[in-house]
Amino acid sequence: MKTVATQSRVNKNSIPVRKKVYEHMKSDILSGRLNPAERLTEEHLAEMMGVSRTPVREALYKLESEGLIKPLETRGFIVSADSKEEVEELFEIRSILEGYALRIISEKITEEDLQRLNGFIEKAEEALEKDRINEVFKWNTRFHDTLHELVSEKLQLYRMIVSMRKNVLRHRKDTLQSSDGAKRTLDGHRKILLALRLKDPELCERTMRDHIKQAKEDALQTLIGVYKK
Amino acid sequence: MKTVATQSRVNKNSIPVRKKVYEHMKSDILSGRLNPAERLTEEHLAEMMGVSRTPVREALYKLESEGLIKPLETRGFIVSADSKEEVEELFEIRSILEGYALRIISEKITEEDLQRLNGFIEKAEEALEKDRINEVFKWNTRFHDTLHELVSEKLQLYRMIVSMRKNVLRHRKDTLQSSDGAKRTLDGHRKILLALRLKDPELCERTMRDHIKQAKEDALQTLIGVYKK
DNA sequence: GTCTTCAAAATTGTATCCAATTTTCGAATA
DNA sequence: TATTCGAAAATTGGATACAATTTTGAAGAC
Repeated sequence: MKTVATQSRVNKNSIPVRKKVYEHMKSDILSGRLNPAERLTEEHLAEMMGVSRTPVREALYKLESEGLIKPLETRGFIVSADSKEEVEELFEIRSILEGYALRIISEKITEEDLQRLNGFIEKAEEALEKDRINEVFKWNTRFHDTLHELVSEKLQLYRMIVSMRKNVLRHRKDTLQSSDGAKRTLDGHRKILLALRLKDPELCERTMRDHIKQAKEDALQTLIGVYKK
Repeated sequence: MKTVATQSRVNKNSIPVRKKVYEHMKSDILSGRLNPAERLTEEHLAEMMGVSRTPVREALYKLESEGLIKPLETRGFIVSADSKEEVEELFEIRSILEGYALRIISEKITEEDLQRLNGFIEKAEEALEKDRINEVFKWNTRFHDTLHELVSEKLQLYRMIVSMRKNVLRHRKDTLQSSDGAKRTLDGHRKILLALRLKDPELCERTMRDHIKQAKEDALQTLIGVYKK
């Protein structure tokens, strides 16, 4: 177990180990592979992944700063279980930020952008008719991504939105599993597009807030099951 | 709040070096003691502070995640200079978050809270009459702090607001140096109090947004000098 | 049976070491 | 003089060593 270390030092693709560890753990957490009950200690993780504690620590600190794990009262960390309240608040903050973003967008959106957004909605509608829920999810994601790109010049706002969305991702997919939720989501997107067409900042902000609040309700609905057990 | 019920056997006296380094550097940056042009390297910093590179790295990563320093194209970091645009956006995001926060607050504020806020305004007014600008600053800060505490049960929103405000701090003081700006600020606070008294969520949100936008203008005014040179 | 006490085990924090990589800078060359 | 080349210096990433602290768990006291 000693000389093995030398070979792993030679890193040809030059992706830092710390980054790999971070990505690996994040993916485990978001996918649910890592259980919120589990205790995480530096040494254990390091051994698990065959690396030293140094990069593990750095990954842990980063995950903590993003709220994906929490320091334990004793030692070590645990995967933060989203309480119902936390999920609610996450959506609430998203509704504020993205609502404001849509206001900004409405002031500068072009006809071409509107066409593009419309395209995604139509694609999603088609997929919905064919009951391909996964595809609906894909197009809806595109819709939101496009909106986010349209505020990307507000760099800090953009970053906050993207980072919030990553955290919400695990709930989002569940929501759309039901074709009922998918229908509601699509409906929301249509309303958003309309508000954008009218170029009414006030309406845009309100519509987006409502949309995300609806998404919140859907997410909570699916969460009930999770917390019941 | 947090579970303060931690065991008394936990050793609180030993502050980690990494934390000290972090605090030290942050304070240097926010106070302007550390020049935005300067290049920061792990080793140099470590030597400066008489510690090893390990805690320095961890502090650097944290500072980076908070946007106070930026990785250099080459190696090392530099203190991020706030561009005019960045400052503007910082205030803009604050206006969104705090605007929403005031909306929330308006739904649950008590007569006692209103009295307290009113007290701070009066104190600030008195100080202003006596031309004690520093004191005005103090009472105005108290006013905002009190508002922030009133949303502290929305833990994540609260954290975001507090963290944004820390970054803005260095601009804020400059603003209030002019008794003109101080007067405008006080005026804004009075309007906020009024909106709260009326318990009108819509008005509250709008008023707070306007207030922070005003503060932004004042801050930019003082920044012009900085960027001219 | 419950409560102390204390030493071993686990865990973290920091320092140091070594390898890899990038930058710098001066000498050789056209 | 400008350019290129390469070796030394600077810097970072990661591993390991070690000390300090906390947790655990078991033996002994009551």
